[in-house]
Amino acid sequence: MISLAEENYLKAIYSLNQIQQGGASTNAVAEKLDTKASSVTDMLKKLSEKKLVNYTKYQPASLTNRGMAIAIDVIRKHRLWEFFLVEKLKFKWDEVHEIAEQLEHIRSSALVDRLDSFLEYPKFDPHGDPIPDKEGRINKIHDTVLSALPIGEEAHIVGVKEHSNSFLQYLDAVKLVLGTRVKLINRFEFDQSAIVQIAGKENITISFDISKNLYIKFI
Amino acid sequence: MISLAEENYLKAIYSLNQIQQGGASTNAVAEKLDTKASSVTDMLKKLSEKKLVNYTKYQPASLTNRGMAIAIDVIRKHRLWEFFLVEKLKFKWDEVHEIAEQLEHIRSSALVDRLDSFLEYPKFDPHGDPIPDKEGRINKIHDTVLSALPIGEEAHIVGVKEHSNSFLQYLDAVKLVLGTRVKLINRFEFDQSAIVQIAGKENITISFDISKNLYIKFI
DNA sequence: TAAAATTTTTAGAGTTGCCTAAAAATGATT
DNA sequence: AATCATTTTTAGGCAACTCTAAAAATTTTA
Repeated sequence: MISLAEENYLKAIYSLNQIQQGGASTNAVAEKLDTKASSVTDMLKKLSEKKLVNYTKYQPASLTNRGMAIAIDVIRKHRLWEFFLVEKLKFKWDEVHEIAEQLEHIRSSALVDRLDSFLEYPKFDPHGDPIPDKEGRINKIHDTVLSALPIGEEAHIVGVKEHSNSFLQYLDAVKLVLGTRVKLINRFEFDQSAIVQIAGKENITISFDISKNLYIKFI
Repeated sequence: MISLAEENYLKAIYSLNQIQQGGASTNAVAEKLDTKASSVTDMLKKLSEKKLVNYTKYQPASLTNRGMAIAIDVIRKHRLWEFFLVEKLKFKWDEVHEIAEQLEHIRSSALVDRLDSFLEYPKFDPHGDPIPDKEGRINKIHDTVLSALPIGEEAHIVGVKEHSNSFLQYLDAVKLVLGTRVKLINRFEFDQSAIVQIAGKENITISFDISKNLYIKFI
């Protein structure tokens, strides 16, 4: 039996190993879960005994196959619930994370299966993150960002790399939401800020920080 | 902040005070929550300090207004989720209790409001139990049971008093589901078993134990 | 109404998951 | 390579919730 706390640790270790930068060090996990390093050490020992993580003292942790399967299952539930909240209950994309953090821990495989079917097997959540299927297969995450779009080229916004509410709210305000078509008008060498045309209409200037956190797909 | 365990105690005390028989004694609560009497005593003290239950040693507990409001809120969530599971996800009425026991603890009033709206403000859950509204107003529970239906009279099944899976599965098997029209053909004095006509069609014999656990509404 | 049976409470302890403070190991710097 | 800074672990403890065993109160029964 996996506790709620354990599930959160597995999820944190998973996501820290997805992004580059050093993997799931004790401190990184502590920061991600807003807890103390000593608590993380305790839990890593426990998860290691349970054969859910690979852990040797003073080394970053990684997931075993069993741990990976559980983490992916939790992520599947999180993203399906997010999709439900936005598509069916009409929440905005910056309102769903916290609620999905709770819903992802509901234990019932029948529930997840039926939810998946009710939602007609969505492939991506409201932030563009891929939803793992029943067998844990997961589409590769998008890897091209808007900051890599050459001048004059067009693309669609397909995901966000940063999930903070303030970022999502900014995107809403400037209409840079998922599915939007963008064209790169110009980019300034000085600070890598860029002028983009949104949906064939108005031009806006966005900072490098914005454009490097938006996943795109070339048209 | 109310913990999950506290919510379960409040719900148990609420339901024990709804039915007759002695109210929420320490042992009754312990049995309901499948725990030990000593644990209940501890928790009653704690809830009493938090002014959520009225408790004096060696006496059955009851809910304060605040405790009542919380209990009703949890029940509202439970029944809304049950409705969702049956109506939208196509679960059967004997499959939803355990899942709703988990979902009822999700904390987000926005979620409950939007779920309620998505479901179009249902008044009764899949077992015929009334769903409290946002303000905690709750329809009176049905009070007439099939065992009180006079011979020759007709009624609709509107709820179940007993919620065990085996009972619900029995009802499915003999088609005594919610909304079914029944006519009382005969009742035997010996054991109070009865012959009922189901939906104007076949007659079946049901025991007293069945008929006293089915709520009806006269036609 | 006194003894017996039952219910309830108290006392002490275990588990999980977290904390602080201090010690130990690692890594960076000169 | 020795010192300094950072990271990680250890040690000891706390809060929530549970348990068992024993004591105390209440209720039942004779």
